[in-house]
Amino acid sequence: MAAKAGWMSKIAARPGDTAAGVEGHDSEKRRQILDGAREVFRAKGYEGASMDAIAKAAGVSKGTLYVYFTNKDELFEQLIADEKQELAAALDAFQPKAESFRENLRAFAISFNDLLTGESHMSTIRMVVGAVEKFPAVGAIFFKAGAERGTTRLTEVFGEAIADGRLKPCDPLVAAHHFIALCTAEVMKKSLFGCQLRPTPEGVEKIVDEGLDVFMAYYSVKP
Amino acid sequence: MAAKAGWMSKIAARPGDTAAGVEGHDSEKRRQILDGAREVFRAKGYEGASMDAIAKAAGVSKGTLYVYFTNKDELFEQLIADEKQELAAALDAFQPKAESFRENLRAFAISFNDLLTGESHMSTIRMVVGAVEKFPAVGAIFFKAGAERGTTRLTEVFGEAIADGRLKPCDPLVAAHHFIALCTAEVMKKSLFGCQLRPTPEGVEKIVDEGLDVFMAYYSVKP
Amino acid sequence: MAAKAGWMSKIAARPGDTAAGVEGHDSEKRRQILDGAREVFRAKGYEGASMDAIAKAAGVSKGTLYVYFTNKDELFEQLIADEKQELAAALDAFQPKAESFRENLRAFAISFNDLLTGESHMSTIRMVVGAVEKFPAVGAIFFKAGAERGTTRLTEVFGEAIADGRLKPCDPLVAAHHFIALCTAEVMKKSLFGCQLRPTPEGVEKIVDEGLDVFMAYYSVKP
Amino acid sequence: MAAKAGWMSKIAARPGDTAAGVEGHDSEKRRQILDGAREVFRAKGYEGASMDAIAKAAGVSKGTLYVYFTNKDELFEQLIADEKQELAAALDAFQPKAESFRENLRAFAISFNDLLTGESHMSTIRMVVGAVEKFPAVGAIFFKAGAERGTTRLTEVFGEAIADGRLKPCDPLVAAHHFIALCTAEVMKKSLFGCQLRPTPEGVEKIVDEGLDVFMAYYSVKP
DNA sequence: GATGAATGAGGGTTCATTCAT
DNA sequence: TATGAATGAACCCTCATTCAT
Repeated sequence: MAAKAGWMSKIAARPGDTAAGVEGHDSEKRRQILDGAREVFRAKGYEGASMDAIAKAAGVSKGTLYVYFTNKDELFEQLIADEKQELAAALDAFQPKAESFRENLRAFAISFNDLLTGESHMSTIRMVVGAVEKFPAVGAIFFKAGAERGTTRLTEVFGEAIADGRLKPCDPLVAAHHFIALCTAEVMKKSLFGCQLRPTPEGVEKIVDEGLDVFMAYYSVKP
Repeated sequence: MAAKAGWMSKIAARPGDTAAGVEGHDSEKRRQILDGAREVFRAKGYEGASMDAIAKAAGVSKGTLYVYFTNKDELFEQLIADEKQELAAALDAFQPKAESFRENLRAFAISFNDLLTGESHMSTIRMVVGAVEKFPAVGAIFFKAGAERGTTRLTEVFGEAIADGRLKPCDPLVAAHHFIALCTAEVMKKSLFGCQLRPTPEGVEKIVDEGLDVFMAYYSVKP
Repeated sequence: MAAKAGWMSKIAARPGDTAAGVEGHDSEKRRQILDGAREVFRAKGYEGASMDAIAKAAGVSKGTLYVYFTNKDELFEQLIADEKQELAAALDAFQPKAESFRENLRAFAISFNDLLTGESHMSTIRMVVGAVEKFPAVGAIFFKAGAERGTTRLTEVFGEAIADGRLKPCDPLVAAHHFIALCTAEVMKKSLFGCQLRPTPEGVEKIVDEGLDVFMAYYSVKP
Repeated sequence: MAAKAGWMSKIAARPGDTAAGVEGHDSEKRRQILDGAREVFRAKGYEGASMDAIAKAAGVSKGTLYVYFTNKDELFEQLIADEKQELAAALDAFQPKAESFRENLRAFAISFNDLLTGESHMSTIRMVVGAVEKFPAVGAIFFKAGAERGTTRLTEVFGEAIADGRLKPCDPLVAAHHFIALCTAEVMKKSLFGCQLRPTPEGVEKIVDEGLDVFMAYYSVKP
């Protein structure tokens, strides 16, 4: 149906977001370094990470770091840009298949939770948040790639759903915020503070279902 | 009325949580050092802060730092404990005065938003989040003092409200999560990533009102 | 005689040039560091000297260097200021005792040559000259303390000699330049380029005598 | 006349001093590198210059540097040899045309001053002097090519002048030293320490004329 | 208790040099 | 021949921590 096609078209990968780095050579070594940097920055944060440790983790000499990146700041920023790409790609990769609207939302919410609370993503988030004071731009970049991108896509979906009559008339952006808040906030918060290693699949499903109940009670079209 | 008294009794400050730390002297100098440390740790994070900078900010000599705290780690942990106390106290200080249940919730949500998104609290949060990987305990400590404490208090309030028949029968903890998510998640997220200096009072009110609409649609007792 | 007294009064140490450093503490350690720095900077030049080597030569830890001096540049500049003081003091310390005017000039010239071509002074000069491009001020500072100061003093002496009728009427500054050039230029040049370890006393005397012949032929009063 | 021919024959360029270095290929690239090296070594001194900067200034890759020169030391030494050639050539290029002996000396002195105090020559001198401690040979090499060569040529000229009866009997080498000292020492000294960008032509002429007066008073043949 | 001088390990960065291409 | 990627030692400087006063 048109509705489903619309949903999927929003979900499909966006062109123009090439995986390759912005400014040129995306060589093997460069990737190797970024991988090492990711590992160390995630574990230690920006300030805690030493170029020595990064070189070691990347399996290259310290000098080589400076062949590919001007300095620590730039390495960090490039890593963020890289992470941003991957996050956006992961978001876009989601393809809902279920029949009902609620089922699709449910699948999306579960997927979203999985993505967000993966330990790898959480430590990236912590790394970014811990660096916001020194790199204000980095916070915004990451926010746009993650939370905002997810919200934007949901907004489009909700806009169509409203047009289709599957959702009651409302501001689709507000609806998107509410949906995400209800289904992910709790898990995110705990993970952010490292209070739980990872929620169980059942735990996530329960949270999502409860959130959807509240969401639907307000936003679905009443008979 | 009984209902209002019940609400207020939950809200009132808890005795036994003295401002002074459990484990030690709380002299003038000690406070002075913690104040300096707070300032620097907030601005630079754990790793970025130097004992030198802290000594300067505190107006004491570097040696004095080590008279009151064993080392940097301990100073940081004591500061977190201190911040925790203040956060809890601030939370407890809130006293709702409005007549209707919804008005009280609204006032609480607005207050909560103000508290959370104050730049001083936000930079503390960022500092804590950035240090979670190195100080796992610190994240949990802070989470319990902040988000969880707020949730717990709301849960009690909602429990009574359910008993009173002002809220429909449900798990009051889940309701508390939903309430907080709907009313604070969006603002928190943006602030966390440094994407907005501070939401305007009107912006906060709008968000709270919209959240309350959704919350009430599901949780309030239908006629 | 008045003439001799005049000469000596010019030669006497100038007040106002306190030996102590400009900005305060001239502690034992500070001196120790400057001594180490002098040794290394002289031997290796500004760029060639490493703070590590200086610390070692001074017998202190690297960190201590930075307690007393902000950075390498400042340490270098302070050393230059220090050297300048010593050079000026050495210049001022000269006390001529001979009877005749020519004998006094001769003694001064020999003394001046000794001072200038001492290996310690020569390597300071080379160090300064080698750093002029990076520290333009340093060259001027040193020039004023050394060559110019010597010239100025001679100029005063010559001024009096002209008034006394022991020198023919002329520009005393030009005479001073000529005197210094005739008596020191050759030795200086060779030493500057490291072409001779040190001229022999006899060699110096010969050069001075020959220079004085030329000088006197033009500047002395003809009968 | 014979006298003039004699002077000029001394002045004329010496054959056998080919511009090309004795020991090796003088390809385009090699020259390119030396040019880049000259620029950087002059500006930064031996220690301050980096092979990276030299490669950039020369417009070749860093690796190429090591194809033509074994290492930094050798590159520096070759550059000195090169500079030496150019300095000697410049000295030899001078061709006096004036009639009188004094006029010729005057022209030579002015020319010599111009050559010596050109900023390009001065920074070479500073570079050499700054490197004497590390490269003792370099100082001597340069001294021989510059000051000594000039002195030697003058000595020959003065020897003939003595034979011709235009100069009084004396040691022509001493006379040459005195001449050069009187006419160039002051300007050189100031330039060496970077105390003046460049003397004005009038200033130089004044100094030369004053120096010549003194020189002639002693060395010219009295009537 | 309070200080500030002193330390040496480790921070980010640059360097001369090598080597596969 | 000419390159530029790669290296690890050494650079200047900062750090958390100690200790005599």
